[in-house]
Amino acid sequence: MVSQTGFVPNGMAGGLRSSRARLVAAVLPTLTGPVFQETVRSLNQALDERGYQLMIGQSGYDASREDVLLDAIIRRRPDGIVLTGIMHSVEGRRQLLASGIPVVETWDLTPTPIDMLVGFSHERIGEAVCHFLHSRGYRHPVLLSADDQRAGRRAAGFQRMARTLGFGSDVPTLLVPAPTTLGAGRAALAEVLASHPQTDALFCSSDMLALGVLIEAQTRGLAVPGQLAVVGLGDLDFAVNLQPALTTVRIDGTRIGRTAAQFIVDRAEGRQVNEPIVDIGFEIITRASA
Amino acid sequence: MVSQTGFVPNGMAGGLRSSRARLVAAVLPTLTGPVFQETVRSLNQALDERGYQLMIGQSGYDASREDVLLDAIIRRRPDGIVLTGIMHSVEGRRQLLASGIPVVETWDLTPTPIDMLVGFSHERIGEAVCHFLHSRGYRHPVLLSADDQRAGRRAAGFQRMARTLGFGSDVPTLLVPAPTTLGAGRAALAEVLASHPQTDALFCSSDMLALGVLIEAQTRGLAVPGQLAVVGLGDLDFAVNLQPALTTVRIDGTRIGRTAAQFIVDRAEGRQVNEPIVDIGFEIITRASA
DNA sequence: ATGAAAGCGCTAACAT
DNA sequence: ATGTTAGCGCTTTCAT
Repeated sequence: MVSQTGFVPNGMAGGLRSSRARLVAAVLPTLTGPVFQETVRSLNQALDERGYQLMIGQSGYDASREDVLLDAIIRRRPDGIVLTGIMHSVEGRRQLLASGIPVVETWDLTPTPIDMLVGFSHERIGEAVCHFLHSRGYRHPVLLSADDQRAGRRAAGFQRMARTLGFGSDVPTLLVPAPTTLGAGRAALAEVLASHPQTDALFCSSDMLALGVLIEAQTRGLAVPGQLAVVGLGDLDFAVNLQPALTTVRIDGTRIGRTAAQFIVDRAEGRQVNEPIVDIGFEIITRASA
Repeated sequence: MVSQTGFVPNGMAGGLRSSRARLVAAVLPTLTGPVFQETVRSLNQALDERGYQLMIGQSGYDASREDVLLDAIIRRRPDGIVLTGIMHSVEGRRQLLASGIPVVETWDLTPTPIDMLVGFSHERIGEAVCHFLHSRGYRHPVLLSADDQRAGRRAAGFQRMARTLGFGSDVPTLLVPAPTTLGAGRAALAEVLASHPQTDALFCSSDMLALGVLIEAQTRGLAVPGQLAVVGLGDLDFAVNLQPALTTVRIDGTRIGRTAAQFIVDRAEGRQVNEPIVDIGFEIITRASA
């Protein structure tokens, strides 16, 4: 009869004894920026439904801080660790492997995952968007690429497809600092128009960036897609409601979060994960802007 | 000689023994929506710098689920709990009080906080925005209000000031479901124009909603602020970059997070918090849209 | 079935 | 200064 007396059991004691913390850690590059929100939300929800809690850590862009963060996480002996992006640091991989904690890398693909993986190919997104723009008749695309590794690989995929399809020369690329913002999109379009006036299509690293481009285009009286086609990335909830509606690359962030939660809970509860590497793919959502 | 052997101490054991989890829990109404992002980011950063980690819980809009969440949080014996919004549930208050864990309520004011408080007055925001619009000569404002309590109090403050200033009648109010979205803003403007064609100013519950209004206005060829003034809330990073730049209510989310972290760490480390109730105020940022 | 006892891995108090 | 020990509050195991 432990009820009504206000007694709440001590989870640390229970976790220590049973070595089941009922806690999952997620490592995000940044808490700002809406890109991973859907993933975090669905991860949190799926874990919550199963009685686990989510702890978040922000890795930032500094690799040395990442090791400190990993240490703090491993200390708590979570039942699993979800990484957004793949772990590149050798020391980080070693720590994670040595800890024996189930790890899910997400939002990317690699032939050498630490443990489990739920992602998609950034190269193939770049290729697909390039092919899409080419098939629509655009011949002078420019890339607005965030300065992170995944965006870089999308840009590389785009370039490769551009060569295959016989575009005249290399596709001009403008790097914007991650996390991308609406303001950066506006500034970037201004710069592109100045340096590459014949540009007829823009592939933006994020929907937010694309929104900035749309606003700058509108301000300048530039018709979209008539004079400039715009493609975003993410299919955030606002994309469909922009004017013109934004053509973008849809990534099922909800599925990433849900699957990662499932994998970790399965492992935590002693079940084997049969297919621990999942490519969830992507989809180009064709709307009015390109 | 514990180094290089890959040894990582068990934080649960340490936490159990020392009753210092070095963990802080934050309760958010929703992880989607950019409104609390700045607060969470700065909270996480400030805690991180002091060696604490952040655990997040999503309360959603269901009060019964909130009690379950609180239970799960209290189990872990965090060093502090940060609530976004004030705790209304009597049972929740009881649980929190009984746990003895330092609590910081945020983003609101109340004469009866559970423990500590870092917020601002929603009523006064409503009053201030109403006064601002009136002083600029607008006489037919409409409120686009989210259907949550804080937005409701802003709306009430606006109404009260409208009566004081002698507006003709009650200010029409359109309720949109929280969390607010760009699409909801577009739809809401359409509805307002149909039902209240003489409207000359709109106070939106969030910058995202305001952005939707701006886009719908642009689509309809409605001049902002010439034919319709628009005021947002939040001063999110994109507000200054909109076309026209958005007049909005700035709330220093960073300061809220930082202060809450400071309060909790002070308490956790045995220091007394001298002024545990802080009104951080707000500021109307006048730009082009109103 | 029910109850008693051991012990998870630390930290803090105590004894040298 | 250094080493030793007790015990945080549970869960699990073992004995009844």
